[in-house]
Amino acid sequence: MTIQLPAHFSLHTAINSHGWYDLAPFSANEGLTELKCVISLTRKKHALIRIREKNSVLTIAVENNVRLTRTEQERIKNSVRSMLRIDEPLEKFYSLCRKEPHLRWVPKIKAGRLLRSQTMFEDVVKMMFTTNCSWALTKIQTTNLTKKLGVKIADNIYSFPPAEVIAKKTDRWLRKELSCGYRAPYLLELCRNITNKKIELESLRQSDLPTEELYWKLRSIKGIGHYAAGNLLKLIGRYDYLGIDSWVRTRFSQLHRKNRPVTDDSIIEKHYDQYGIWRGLVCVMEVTSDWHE
DNA sequence: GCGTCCAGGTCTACC
DNA sequence: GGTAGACCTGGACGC
Repeated sequence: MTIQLPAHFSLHTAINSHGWYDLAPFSANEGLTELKCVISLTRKKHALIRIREKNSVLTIAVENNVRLTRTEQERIKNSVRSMLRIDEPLEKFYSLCRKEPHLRWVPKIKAGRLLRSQTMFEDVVKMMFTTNCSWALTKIQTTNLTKKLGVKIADNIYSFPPAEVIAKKTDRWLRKELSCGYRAPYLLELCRNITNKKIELESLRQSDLPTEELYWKLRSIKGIGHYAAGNLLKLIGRYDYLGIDSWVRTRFSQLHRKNRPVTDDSIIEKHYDQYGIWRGLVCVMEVTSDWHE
């Protein structure tokens, strides 16, 4: 399958946008020029795909033994468009960046498209797994979740399990098998609420609700606090919140305070206020700028 | 190899 | 509304 790319898109920059490419079922090659992932079509049917870019065309190769109908091929292409944020309108953001000397590199390398998972549910679970722990532990929890509850697709590659599968497990099992500790009851509550249709996450990506309402919807999920909700909003395409964590504080102090530590997040928030609805994305660009050098 | 300490966000109880 | 303490794990460190 192929996707004709718009001029403003770079696969490498999208993969390198944040750490998601490193979390199962995503994986990338060393140079971050190719992305592998599992697209779930039904509970039993999954496609392991490898995405490459050449001459403004995205090529999607299916690497497992699965027969796809034309409709399923279209679904895969639509999922890829959504995950890589190919259709995200960033023209106004790029205009803003061109006016700021220290941000001119952003449109030049076509940055600003933050990689997201096939589903909002997967993004919420992974974001929950980033809270209050090291990146190493985030990886362990995600790997364990796919390996122990997903479907095996190839050697060491598993699908991301749906909420209904996780909902059948116990708090104790999740703690032990996923190493997710006190996050287990939060994960379980989320999955059971989705299964019982008390929560519906997937429509949030297309929602017209004001950002603040979306923020509070995300905050109503146990385990999703101010940091996690702010970063999930970025994966919906809303950049009004910063999603400040210890790493953002460290990078901000390096970039703007000559390494003097930031003790009050309102200092960071005040700094990015000048960028209006794009402040969250400007913040991501600044703190990840050294990744793109 | 073992024990101790620390870092990392969120929730809850309390003021 | 603000704040202290608990939650759990992996990694660093000292012995």
